[in-house]
Amino acid sequence: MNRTLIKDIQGAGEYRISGFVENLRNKRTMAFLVLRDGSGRMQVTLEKEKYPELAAIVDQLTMESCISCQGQIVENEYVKMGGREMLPASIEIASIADPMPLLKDSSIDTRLDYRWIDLRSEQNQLVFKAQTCFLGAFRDFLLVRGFTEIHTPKLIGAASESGADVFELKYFDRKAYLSQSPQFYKQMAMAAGMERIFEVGPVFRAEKSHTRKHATEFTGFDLEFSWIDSYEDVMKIEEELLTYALERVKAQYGEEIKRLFGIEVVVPALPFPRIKLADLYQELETRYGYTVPESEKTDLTTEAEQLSFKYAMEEFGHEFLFVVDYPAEKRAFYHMRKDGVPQGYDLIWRGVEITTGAQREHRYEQLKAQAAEKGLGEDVAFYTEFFRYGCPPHGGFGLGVDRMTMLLLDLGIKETMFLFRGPNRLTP
RNA sequence: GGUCCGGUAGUUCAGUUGGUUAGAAUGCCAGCCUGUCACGCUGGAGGUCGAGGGUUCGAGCCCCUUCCGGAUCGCCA
Repeated sequence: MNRTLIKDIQGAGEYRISGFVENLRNKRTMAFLVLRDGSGRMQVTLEKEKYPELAAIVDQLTMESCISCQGQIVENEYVKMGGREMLPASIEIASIADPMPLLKDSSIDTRLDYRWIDLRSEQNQLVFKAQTCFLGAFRDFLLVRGFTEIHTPKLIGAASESGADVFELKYFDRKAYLSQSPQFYKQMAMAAGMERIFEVGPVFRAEKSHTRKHATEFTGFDLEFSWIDSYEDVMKIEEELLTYALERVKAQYGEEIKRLFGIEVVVPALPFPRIKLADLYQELETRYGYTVPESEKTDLTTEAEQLSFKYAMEEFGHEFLFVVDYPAEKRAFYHMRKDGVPQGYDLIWRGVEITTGAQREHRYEQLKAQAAEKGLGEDVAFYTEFFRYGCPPHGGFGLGVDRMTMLLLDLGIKETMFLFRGPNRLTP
């Protein structure tokens, strides 16, 4: 008999279900076990004296063992969990589990040591279902608009942007690096006439950051498209993309997210509010008395990010905020500048930066000059070559997928990632 | 990398002023238990107190070094 997912069981009848033993109440004459599969839970009830051969099997079971049970599903008001139970005719053991090394409230570090067990919880399963839905919506949105998905190399011969914070590794008899961003290659796709591309892939950062939002390896969502008039076009597609995806996530998992995480999924209104960096600091000062030295107003401090959420909610009733007009010295050399102002933005969601985007400098001479200004002549020579043989105006953004999911569910990055990688964590 | 806090049974934690044999809960093992549902009851096993050094008659507790973690800042997505 074929296995049925617990959520697909319709009324009474004979079924076969398979999963983990979530709970075991093995008494003298009765045994109750709770079987959990990816879709739900079912109590399996056994009268031991009536079925001694099944009782012998149940006596071997331990918590979290894997079994299949076949038998009648019956309605029974005694059962608090769902009002129904299975009366098994057969029980097969697939795998006996050792005692669990974890408690539900074990520390995150211990849970990461045994991540494959930790991930069994309903909450953790939902993290990845919600993220899949999010990214699936991204894909659907972009495919309809003529975007092509690409996969750029993660093994690279030269440090991609600054030379700092990349992982170096042995590549036969020379050095290679792990890519810290697909930036240069997605721009190469523009020079290749691909016009509209996106990528979902790993990103590596050799930064010893110990915060709830940093990892040394994470998943980046990157997008780049040609023939734009301004970075406004980039912001526009991003806000539409996020709104579309959040609509889908809310429709599909809004209820479950509220039940398991206590978080309301909010579909944002269009367009997202925008503010210049200098104006934002002004607002934070007049509204909340928050002030930093002039020299630090070239970028958002963590506290300013958090306050910017408060500001966006109070002023616009919005969780997102585009911050524009950063000073050139704080932005990458490849951002296009107009009157010296970088044509780019950061997107802050719930007080955390999730995106940097910009119109890129596509003019060869101008790009070379801006690279030289940052002292990046030879390092980026292979990249500036992309712009010598014709390249349309273009722009795009990069978004941290894990960070996005983290903000959606109000978690730390360690709980959001399938397997976290940080300065002190390389296993399992 | 900076600052603050922490590391004690498998796990989550308590441990007084430095003083005899380091406790609880949960998990585990054994026994009991006729419908449990966080089942219940009785008993038992389980500890190099993160590691190394120091002070002291005596250190889980005080000091130094180091590793690991948490919070936070910087850097970023």
